[in-house]
Amino acid sequence: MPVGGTARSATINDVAAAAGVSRQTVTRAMNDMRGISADTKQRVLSAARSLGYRPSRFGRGLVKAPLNTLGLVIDDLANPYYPELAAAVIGFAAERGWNVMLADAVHVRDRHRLMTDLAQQVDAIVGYLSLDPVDGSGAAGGDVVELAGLPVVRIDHDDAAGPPRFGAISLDPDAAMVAVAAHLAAVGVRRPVMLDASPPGRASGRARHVAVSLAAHGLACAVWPAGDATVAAGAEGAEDLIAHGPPFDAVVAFNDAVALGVLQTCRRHGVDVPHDVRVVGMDGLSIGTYVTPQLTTLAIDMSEVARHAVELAVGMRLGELPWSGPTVHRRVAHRLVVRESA
Amino acid sequence: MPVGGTARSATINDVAAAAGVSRQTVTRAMNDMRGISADTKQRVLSAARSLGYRPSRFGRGLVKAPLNTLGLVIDDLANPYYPELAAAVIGFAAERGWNVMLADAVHVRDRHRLMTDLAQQVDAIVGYLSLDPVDGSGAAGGDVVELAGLPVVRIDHDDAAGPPRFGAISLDPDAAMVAVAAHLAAVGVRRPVMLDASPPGRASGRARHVAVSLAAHGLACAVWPAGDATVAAGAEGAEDLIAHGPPFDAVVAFNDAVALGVLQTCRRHGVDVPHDVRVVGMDGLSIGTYVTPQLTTLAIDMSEVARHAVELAVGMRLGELPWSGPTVHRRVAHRLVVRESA
DNA sequence: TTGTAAGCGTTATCAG
DNA sequence: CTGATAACGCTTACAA
Repeated sequence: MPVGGTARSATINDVAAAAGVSRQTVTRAMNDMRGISADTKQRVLSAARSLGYRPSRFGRGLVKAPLNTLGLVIDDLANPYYPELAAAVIGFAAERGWNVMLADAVHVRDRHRLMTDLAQQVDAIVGYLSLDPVDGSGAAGGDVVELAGLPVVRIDHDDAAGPPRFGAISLDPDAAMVAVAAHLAAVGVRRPVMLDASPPGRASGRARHVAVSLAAHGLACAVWPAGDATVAAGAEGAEDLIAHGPPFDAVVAFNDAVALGVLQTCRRHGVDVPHDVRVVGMDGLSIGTYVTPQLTTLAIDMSEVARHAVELAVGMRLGELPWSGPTVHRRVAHRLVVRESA
Repeated sequence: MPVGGTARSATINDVAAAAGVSRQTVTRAMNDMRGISADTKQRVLSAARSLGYRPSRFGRGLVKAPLNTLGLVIDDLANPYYPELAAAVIGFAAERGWNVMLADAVHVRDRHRLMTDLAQQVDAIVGYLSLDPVDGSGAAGGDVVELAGLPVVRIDHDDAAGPPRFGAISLDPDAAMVAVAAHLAAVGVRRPVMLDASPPGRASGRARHVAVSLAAHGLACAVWPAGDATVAAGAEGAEDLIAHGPPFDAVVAFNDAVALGVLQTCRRHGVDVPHDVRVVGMDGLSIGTYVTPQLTTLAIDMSEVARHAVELAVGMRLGELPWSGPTVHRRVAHRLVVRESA
């Protein structure tokens, strides 16, 4: 067990020299290959050990079929949405013999650099991408090549932004929105509020969808801003809503995390859910079944999302799928899951 | 955007040939280096693009200072404990410019292979290790070298198993156990039960600790088995406990996930927590603050754990720290966090 | 059983 | 501005 600060780590040559054999013999010993005497093998192995030698993955990768690595970009592992996604992605990737390198963009100052770094280490990138892959016209600036040549699959692509120029999974809440609006109307909700995770004044697409669906039932839906899509923001947003907002008898939250925050605040204020206020989340996270009352939500099938994402990324990498176009654009629909909170 | 199944992906040589220049010129174009005319650069870049060329990370890694990668081994991302750990590890790793490759062992049949694969892709391994790193005496079988030469830091090392032969973080619940026993005794608990995550008949170390601490207050603590350390197992275990177990007025759960399951079951049976039954978890996960009642727990400072783990792994890799011994054995203590459930 | 030679894809160095 | 040459660490032929 080497201790000192060895400037350069030992190479196969060092081991060969130390053991008085050729590099080839070292390879044979290290990889349990045949064609080497037990004696030499021991000598080599012990030389390797005392030198702290480890085969370089780069040297090896250059020669052998490389193990594929998938880069998964997410926004914040502390948001329960992403672990569920990551777990599913890792599972499907493992099925195909791919490893997963996880990049959490939450506290990253230089997101551009994060992507560039990741792009150099992986064979395909999947996840919540804010950066666009470089376009075909590399002409203009001396802009980094970054994602060029890398299969990219964007999860939660916004169809309103036009067709994706890469692989994409679109999440489609429309049908579920219609269903939840009908549900809320049916149970007698009169003054619904959308607690949106967005800067004040700029309603998210989700918020607009909710408002439209509710309008179809003659319900006007106020949109109230919460800082971001976290439990804490949801709790604060609900506090603010109670203090300064319009009266309401239902809250449709931007996502389950925000809804959890709403539940916390309601409890703190003695507001009974669902009797006084109905609460609906979005995502369908398992955490929603752990709380009281259990969270009614617009659920997305995370396993389905992950399956598509891995399938596309791997297919693109293997040259079996094009790198853009309708073939690599999948859609996963939300569905209303009525539990206790609404 | 290449579509067809290119058998072999383009190399720098292909691009050089296609553009009618030398490899060096290709390098200059790809890396935005100076010493190349704008004209040539464009020609090279467009050749690269049309060939779908991407520099090999292996060829590059062989030559440049490699980006370091940390392997993080966890048991199940669906268990809320691990995302919190992973988030913290990724954060600290990022601070030092390390990437993190995440290996979830949950549904892996061949765990040995998982480790071997991972070991070949990373520069250090951290996490929940069930496999022992190969010992110094590589003598015996033709056993794989696997972890040999790799810095390894085991999280949650069981001190009872003797001093670790690698880096280790020991989690030390002793003081918190004493505190929780005192707390339960003080609030009048008479018949506590430990809901253990272990096969029937084999109590975990945690269970024994709990029993001993409680005994100091004259309280006999039954140990009841739950399948594993998940919410579902906790819920089922509690069902079973209610149906077939001894009467009880407090449940100390193996961890927060199990405790969440207990809370679910209590609610389902109309058992009031904490009035009828006190519930205590272990881990201090943030999810414990989202539920009703908020979970009293023996919390571990995950950030502290992650900080130590990354610090040790990086230090060992850099040769600044030994690969075993007391220097690389850290201890993090639990502390009792009294919230609402007990 | 062992060693020699060649090549994997990239970049640094040094000439031109 | 451009290109030849060497080197990085490893493995797969093939030869001894």
